[in-house]
Amino acid sequence: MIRLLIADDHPVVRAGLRAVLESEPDFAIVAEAATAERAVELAAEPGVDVVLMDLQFGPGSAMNGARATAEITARPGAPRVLVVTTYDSDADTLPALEAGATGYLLKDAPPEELAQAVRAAAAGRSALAPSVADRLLERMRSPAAALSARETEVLGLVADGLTNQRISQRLHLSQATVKSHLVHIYTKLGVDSRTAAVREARGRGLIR
Amino acid sequence: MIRLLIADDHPVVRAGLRAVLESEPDFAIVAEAATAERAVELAAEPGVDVVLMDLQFGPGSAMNGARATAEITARPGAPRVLVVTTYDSDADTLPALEAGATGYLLKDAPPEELAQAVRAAAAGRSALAPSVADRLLERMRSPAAALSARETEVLGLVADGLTNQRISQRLHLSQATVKSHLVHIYTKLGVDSRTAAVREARGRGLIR
DNA sequence: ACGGAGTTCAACCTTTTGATTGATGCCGGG
DNA sequence: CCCGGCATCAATCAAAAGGTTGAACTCCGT
Repeated sequence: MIRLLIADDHPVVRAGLRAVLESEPDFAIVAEAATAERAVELAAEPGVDVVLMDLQFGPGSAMNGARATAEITARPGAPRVLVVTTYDSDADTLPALEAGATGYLLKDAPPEELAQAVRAAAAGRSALAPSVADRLLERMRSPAAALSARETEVLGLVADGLTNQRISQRLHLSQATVKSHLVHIYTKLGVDSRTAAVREARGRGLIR
Repeated sequence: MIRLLIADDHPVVRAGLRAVLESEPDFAIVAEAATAERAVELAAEPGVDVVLMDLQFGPGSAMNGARATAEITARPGAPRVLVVTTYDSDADTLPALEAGATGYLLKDAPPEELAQAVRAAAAGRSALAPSVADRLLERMRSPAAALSARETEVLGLVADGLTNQRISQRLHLSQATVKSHLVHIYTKLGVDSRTAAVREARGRGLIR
């Protein structure tokens, strides 16, 4: 019997996961959490094998699913954490996996796939949605798609609508440096303007 | 007895709505649809009082929820359509309401609120989520926040990273006209650059 | 220790964008 | 019927952004 904790802020999604997974004879939902903080609390108690963790917990929440995942998996004897989220983007998946998630699934997956992923997680095997696995492999092959931390920071401010001058002031740089970063960003993303760079980075999930 | 049709591409969400609403004694879920096309078909048959309609049907779908809503409500004796979506934005809500939706709800609403909205819709009364209703009233008070159709079109291409020249070619305009539209957009949104305009419009839900 | 990548900056030039002013025609409400 | 908003375009100027070249520094791994 695999004991499950469902962590999601949407009541409808919690009910849906419960309904889908309760029909499996070897699953038992032992707890539900509507906030990330509550999920961390409940995961600390014994009697939980797998945590189904959402990443987005509404704008009013201080802790997100990735943080909660890190806190849960940091403890000895912790349950496995399976991230189940709506939309996939690199900006979400990589932090979640680095935080110690055993798997990553999309909510639009068919019920059988969910159940199989839970069993894999309970057995300690990793379970990744096909689209996520594809992009991880793609990432391995072409390292060109990765922006440096500084470049991501600059691009984030560009996405907020700041001019190069404002960005240079905000980061205590010269405009020349900001331009230099942008040129590198453009070549890496294969675009030639700031708005196109923002769009491309959004599409690839490099920024949110 | 209120007979319901659930239209959503996510199996988990369908199961969740079913679980939440089936517990109400006066509700009966008579059908489910995983695509917008199927929802239109099923809504045409008699025996459906209220359609719970999602707006996003995945990238592989030709018809979205707003189109489906329009087709359903266009027929005589059509059931009421209640839009139930994940995130709310003006770019989604207004087309949906214009298409004839009786109400607009968010999936993170508590179950009782969902049930009450369904009863309101069945009785012909409109049911709007508080945040949606707030913004509709806000819209009435300050008409400054509304972009014209052409302006929205231009801004959409700006958000796609196109230059003014490319936009003018795409829309068969002169660059002067594109600039003119942008100036109007900037004043309406209170910004002074294209990237800031895109960000602001995204935040207000004027574009997706 | 060497090379590569990242970060920082400079100078110069071209293109794009934004700001301003002004003009025309269309359409719908008071 | 006239006014205002919308859409269209022109011309001009200043500012911002983009492209190029070159260079110095740090850090990291081989």
